[in-house]
Amino acid sequence: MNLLKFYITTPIYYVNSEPHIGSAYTTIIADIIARYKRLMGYEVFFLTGTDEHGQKVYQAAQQAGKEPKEFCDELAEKFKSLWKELEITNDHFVRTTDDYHVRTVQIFVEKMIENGDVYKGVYKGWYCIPCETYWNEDEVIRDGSSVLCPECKRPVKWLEEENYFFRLSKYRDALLKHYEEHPDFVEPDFRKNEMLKILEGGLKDLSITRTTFKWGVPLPRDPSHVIYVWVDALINYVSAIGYGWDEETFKKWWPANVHLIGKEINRFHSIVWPAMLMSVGLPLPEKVFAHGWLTVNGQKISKSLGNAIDPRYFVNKYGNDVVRYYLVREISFGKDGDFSEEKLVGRLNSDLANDYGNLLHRATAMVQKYFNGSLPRPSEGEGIDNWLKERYFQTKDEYLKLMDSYKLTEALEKLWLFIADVNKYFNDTQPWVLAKENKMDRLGTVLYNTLETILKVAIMTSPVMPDTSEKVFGRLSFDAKPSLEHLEEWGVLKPGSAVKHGEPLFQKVEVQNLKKVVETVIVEENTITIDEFSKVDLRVAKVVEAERIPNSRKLIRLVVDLGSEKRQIVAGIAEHYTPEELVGKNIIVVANLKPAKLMGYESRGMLLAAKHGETLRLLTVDGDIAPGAKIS
RNA sequence: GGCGGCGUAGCUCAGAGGCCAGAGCGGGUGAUUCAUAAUCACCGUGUCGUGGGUUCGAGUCCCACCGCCGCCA
Repeated sequence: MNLLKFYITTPIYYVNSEPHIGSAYTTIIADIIARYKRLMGYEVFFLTGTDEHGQKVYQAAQQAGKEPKEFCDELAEKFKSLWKELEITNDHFVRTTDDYHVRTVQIFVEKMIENGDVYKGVYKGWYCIPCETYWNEDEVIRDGSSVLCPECKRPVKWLEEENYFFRLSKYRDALLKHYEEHPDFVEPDFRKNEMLKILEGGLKDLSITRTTFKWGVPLPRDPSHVIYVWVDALINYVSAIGYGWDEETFKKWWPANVHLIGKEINRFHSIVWPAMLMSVGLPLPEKVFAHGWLTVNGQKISKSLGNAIDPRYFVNKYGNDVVRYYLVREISFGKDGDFSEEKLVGRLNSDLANDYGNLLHRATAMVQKYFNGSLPRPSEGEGIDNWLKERYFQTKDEYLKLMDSYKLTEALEKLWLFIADVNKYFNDTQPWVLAKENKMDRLGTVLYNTLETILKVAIMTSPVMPDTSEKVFGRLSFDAKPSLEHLEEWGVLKPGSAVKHGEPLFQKVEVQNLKKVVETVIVEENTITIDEFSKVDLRVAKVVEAERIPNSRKLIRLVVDLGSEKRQIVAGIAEHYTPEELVGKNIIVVANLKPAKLMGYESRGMLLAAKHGETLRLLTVDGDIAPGAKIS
């Protein structure tokens, strides 16, 4: 195994919705770790991608009126382009619909079967037909004698389906042993403890195929079965690096050094995936790191809200580096945290603009003024210079140690304590007084030392703020590829090289100007956006036929003209309107409502009516307009 | 319901039996003027969630309770 290789992964993101700040967070953190390892001299493979199979994706595609593959192509593109905008340096982007992945999944699962870890059994559980979702006994809602779907609240059906099962239970002891021998296998430790509890409680075998839908990887020996999305998805970590199709590359990178994940998928990564690897005889990843969740301005990221908060909003406004710095610095890595624009601006103003940016600014200004923009040569140092150097080497050691153990927040904290010390050094040596007294030699030494420390800071922060570090390197005419060696030695900057004084690195933002913005970002839970509203396709429809549905007290079957087509709609208005009254009326219907069956009649749409007590009146338009006219 | 975690300064959090309980941010005062009104120094008695208990001594250990959260069922 090449000791200097580093393989890091993010989860592959499920494409039933667009990327939000949560997926961006995971990916940015992974990018920071990847960049850090490259800086340390590792050869890095950084993998991310999309998870595209499964019934939910299929449904989402249907709702969007698209073929699943076409739908996935579009969403995968959205993820790719967001990562590009965020300057994510992933080495590959895996999609579970990629051919090599599909083949690898089949090879992997076949191997599990060959090794005797899969058997045919009967899956028993509740199934919600409209939602196409399976629910466990503990998930369904019991309302008297009826059993309801927790999502749509409609009755669920008891289902017994023949499936293939993975003998997960068989690996309990081996997993426990692995946890014991590798105490850092799962981090943070409280997440590990949760996993240990599950293991100690015993494992149930896992159903790994489905027969109720087709959008997935078929099981080669029994193609009526499609492989369960989670099994399919987890295999991306080996398919992307060649398992089953490029053994050499695969051997180079596997096992992964870290799977970076969100806490909600810990069980799959820390129990199911390791067991699958054991089953096919592969070594386990070195570490699974489960980070926490973000709230945004104190609110949970729900699907609707999450989409409202596009990470691009903040990046466009403040720049990548500021957002990245904020995420690492403010949200203690591993725990839950809140993404608040106000706090981001606080960090930008105080840490970045005042402490860091201004330090560079004041130092380069003096080199410009007193040394004509040419870096002075330092001479023999004094006590305070040695103190500065000592503080630097101490900080560097702490920083490396913390970064190596994924304590990103603390690493930055230490770095900023050091920046405060550099400011103190600058203050205490009073270079402006030295200039007045014409002590140019001493002045040169102070400025050199200050800029040398800024270079170190720029190198150490380059994984987090790559663009800013590039700017600093430019100002200091440092054109080497930054590396660990540049951190280990003092005196990297070459006297005589050009020092450029320019615009401040970071522009401060007034907090007063922020209020409005924060308000626009917060979406009240009981309000909807214009986008959400526009999803509802409201149309004017002319009723062309109407009749009562036999044996129903309330229902009337209508045929309405929508301009481009005629449709059947079933409505519960028989107690308020007679069929004769209805024919010829221009009514308002929801044209893109999911079709439903009422008393055996399909209804493709819903008409709108106002109801008050016992009175019900249909909505109609003021005056005449063509059937099918869109309402907005 | 079971197991676990958390509750400490206005905010974010650190501290895990023992001198006056800490840091950063915000706020205040002073110094300074090279710099983006920036930097540096100084300034915090806060029921350490509540009530009991153990101990010479408890944010720090034990028990109960309240509130929030996580995992599992």
